[in-house]
Amino acid sequence: MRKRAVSMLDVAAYSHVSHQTVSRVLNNHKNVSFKTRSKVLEAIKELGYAPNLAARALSNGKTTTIGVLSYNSTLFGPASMLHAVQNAARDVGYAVTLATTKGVNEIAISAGIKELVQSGVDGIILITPLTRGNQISKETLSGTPCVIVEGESLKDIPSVNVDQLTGAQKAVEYLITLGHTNIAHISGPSTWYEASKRREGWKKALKNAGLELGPLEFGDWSANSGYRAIKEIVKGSNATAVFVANDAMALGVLKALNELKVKVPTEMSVAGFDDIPESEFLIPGLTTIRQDFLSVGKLSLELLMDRIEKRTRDSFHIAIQPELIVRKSTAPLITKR
Amino acid sequence: MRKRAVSMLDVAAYSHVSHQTVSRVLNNHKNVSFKTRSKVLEAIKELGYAPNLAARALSNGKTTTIGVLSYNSTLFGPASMLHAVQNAARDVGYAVTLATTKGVNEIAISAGIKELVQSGVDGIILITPLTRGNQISKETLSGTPCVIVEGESLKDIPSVNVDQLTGAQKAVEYLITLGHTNIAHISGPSTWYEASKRREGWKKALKNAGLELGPLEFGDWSANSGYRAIKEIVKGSNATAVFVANDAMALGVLKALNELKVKVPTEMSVAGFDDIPESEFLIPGLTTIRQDFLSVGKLSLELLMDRIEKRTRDSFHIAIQPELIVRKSTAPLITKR
DNA sequence: TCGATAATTGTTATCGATAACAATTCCCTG
DNA sequence: CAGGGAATTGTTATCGATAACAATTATCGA
Repeated sequence: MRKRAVSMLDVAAYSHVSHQTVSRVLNNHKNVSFKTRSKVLEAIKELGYAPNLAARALSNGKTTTIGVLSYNSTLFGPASMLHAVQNAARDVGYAVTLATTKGVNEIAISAGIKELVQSGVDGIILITPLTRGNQISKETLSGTPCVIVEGESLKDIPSVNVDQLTGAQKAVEYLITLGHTNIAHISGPSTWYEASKRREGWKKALKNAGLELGPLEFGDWSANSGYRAIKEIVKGSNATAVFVANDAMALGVLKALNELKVKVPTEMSVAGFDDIPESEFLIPGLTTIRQDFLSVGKLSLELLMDRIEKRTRDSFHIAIQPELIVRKSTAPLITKR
Repeated sequence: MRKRAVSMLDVAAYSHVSHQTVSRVLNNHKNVSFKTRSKVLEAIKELGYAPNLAARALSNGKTTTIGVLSYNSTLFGPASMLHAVQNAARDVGYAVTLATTKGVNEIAISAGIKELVQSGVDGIILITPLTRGNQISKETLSGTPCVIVEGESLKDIPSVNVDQLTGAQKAVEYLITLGHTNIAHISGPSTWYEASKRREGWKKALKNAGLELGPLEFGDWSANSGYRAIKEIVKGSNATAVFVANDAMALGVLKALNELKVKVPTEMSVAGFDDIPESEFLIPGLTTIRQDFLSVGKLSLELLMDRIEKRTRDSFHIAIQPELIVRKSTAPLITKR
C-alpha cells in the first residue's frame, strides 16, 4: 500500500525520461517526440497519476480556479448564473470557488473580494448588485481580473448585463398598449442596481407615452413585500395595472389581489420580471420579462477568460436584451363609463 | 512598485526573526513569546502580508477547501444547502469549491467526485440523490473524507438526511385525519432517493390506516410534470386528495385543477413537500412539509469537519425531522350523499 | 550558583510542480 | 562528411509555505 500519491518523478522513472519531459507532455509542449509522448502517457495511465494542483499553482502562479462572489445564491437569478458559470468554467478546465456576501454594501463586497483574492483565484465574477456608491478599489482586487455581472458598469471593469431598463420599458409599454393609463410600480430595494434600472424603465415608458407616474412602492424582492405593497396601492389609488420588479413579489401581489377580490387580469393587470420557473404556473400565468441568466453566466465567463489570458476584446460591456413573455395576468383595460 | 507579493521571508526580515517564527505566529503555536508575536503581527499588518495558500497546501497537504458536489444547484433545496454549507465553511476558515453533475447516475457522480478529489479538496459534501445502486467506491474517493446529504446511508460514510419517510407519512396521515380515503400520490423520478422514501411514507400511512393505495403517478420534480400527472389522476380516478412529492409539482397541480375547475381544497386537497418560499403565496396557500435545509447544510459541514480533523462522533447518520405546515390547500372531506 | 528542564528561536530539508538554461541528438545542406 | 540549426531531452533553481530537528535562552529548585 503506497502512502504518498504518485508524483511526476514516479512517472518519469517509470517511463525512463526526466520529470521535465513529463511536465512537457502534460502541458502539450510541441517539442516532444511522438514516441516519448506516448510512452509517458502510458505511464501516466498505468500509475494513475494526477498532477498536484497546489504544486503547480505555487510554481507558475496560476490556480486554474475562478471565484464567484454572490449575494444570496438561493435566489433564482444568482443561482442560475452561478450554475451557468460553473458549467462553462468546467468546460475550460477551471474550478469554481464560491463566496457569498452578507450584505450589498461596499464593506461586505470588499470583504468577499478579499477572501477570494487571498484564496488565490485567477479571476473573479461578481454577481453582486453594485450601485454607483460601491466602487471596487483596485487595492482590494490587487491585479486579479474581474467581471461584473448585473451591476453598474465601471470603466475599467468588463461587465455583462441584462438591459434592465429596456426590459422594464417593454413591460410597461405593453401595459400601455393595452390601454392602461394609471400604471403602478413595485420596485426592489433602492440600493440595488437592477431595482433602479427597472424603475427608470417604468418612468421612461410612461413619460414617452405622455402619462403621469402611477403610485410607487418599494419591496425587498420577497413575495411578502409584494403582498404588502399591492395592498397599499389598491387602498391609495385606482391603478389598473402594476409592473412588479420581480416575479417573487408578483406572486405576493397575485395572492393579495385574490384576497381583496380584485380580479386579475380583468380588474388589475400584473406584469413581473425574471420569468422564474414558477411564473408559467401561477394563477393566472404571469406576464413577465424573461432574463436569459444562462447566457449571462456563460458570457461573463468568456469575458473573464479573455482577461485572464490577456486577450483583448472590443466589446467590453455586454448588454443582453430580455424578452417579453405574455401570459394571462395582463388584459386590455375595460373602460368603465 | 514591487513585483512579487510579500512573502513570509519579507515579514521575517522586517521583524528580525526567522521565517519559521512567522509561521508559528500565523499558526498560533503556543511557544512564541508575547513580544515577538506582537512584533511579527505588526510587521504582517505593516506589509499587508497574506499567506500563499498554494505553498501552504503543497507543504502540509491540506488545502482548507471543501468540495460540494450538487446535482442541480438551481433547485431550491440544493441551493439552500449549498448556501448553508458555504456560510458554515467560511466560519471555520474553509473555502468551498463547487462541482455539479449532469446526471444522477453513478458515472456522472463518480466523475464529479474525481474532479473534486483531483482539485485537492480536504473533504467532500455530496448533495446528490444517491440511490442504492450508486455505490461510491473507495477508489474514487481515495481517502478524501465525505459526507452524504439527502442520499441513501452507506455504512462507512456519514450522512445527514431529512427523515423523508416520516415527513411524507405525516402529510398523508394529516389527509387521513381530514377524512380522505382515496389519496393519490405524485412521486418524483424513480431513481431518486427522496422520491422513493416519500413514496414509501405515503404507502405506510395508508397501510397503517387500513386504506387502499390511491392512484400513483411519476413526475420529474417540475411544475409541468405535476400539471400533467394530476390530469391523469383526475381523469382516471375519484381521489379526493393528493400528496405531491414536491412543491414545484404541487404548483402545476394547482394550475391544472384550476383549469379543470376542480376546487381546491373543497373538491380536492393538495399537500406538497419542501415548503419553498413561494408555497405560502400560492392560491390557495399550500399545505406542505417543511425541510430545514439550512440545518442540514450546517450539520453536514460539522460532520465533515469531524472527519477531516479525525474527531470521532457517536452519531454517524443524522436524521432531521421535517415539520407539517398546514395552510389552505387541504380541507376535510365533504361526504357526498 | 549550578544544572536540569522548559520555553523560545533558528536551520535545513521538503512538498511537486514549472522556468530557465544547458546539453544532446537529429537532420539537412553544401 | 563536416557543420549549423532545429528539435528534443536533461539539469538545476525556484515558488512559499510547514516539518523535523537543532540550538539557544529562561526559569526554577536544590
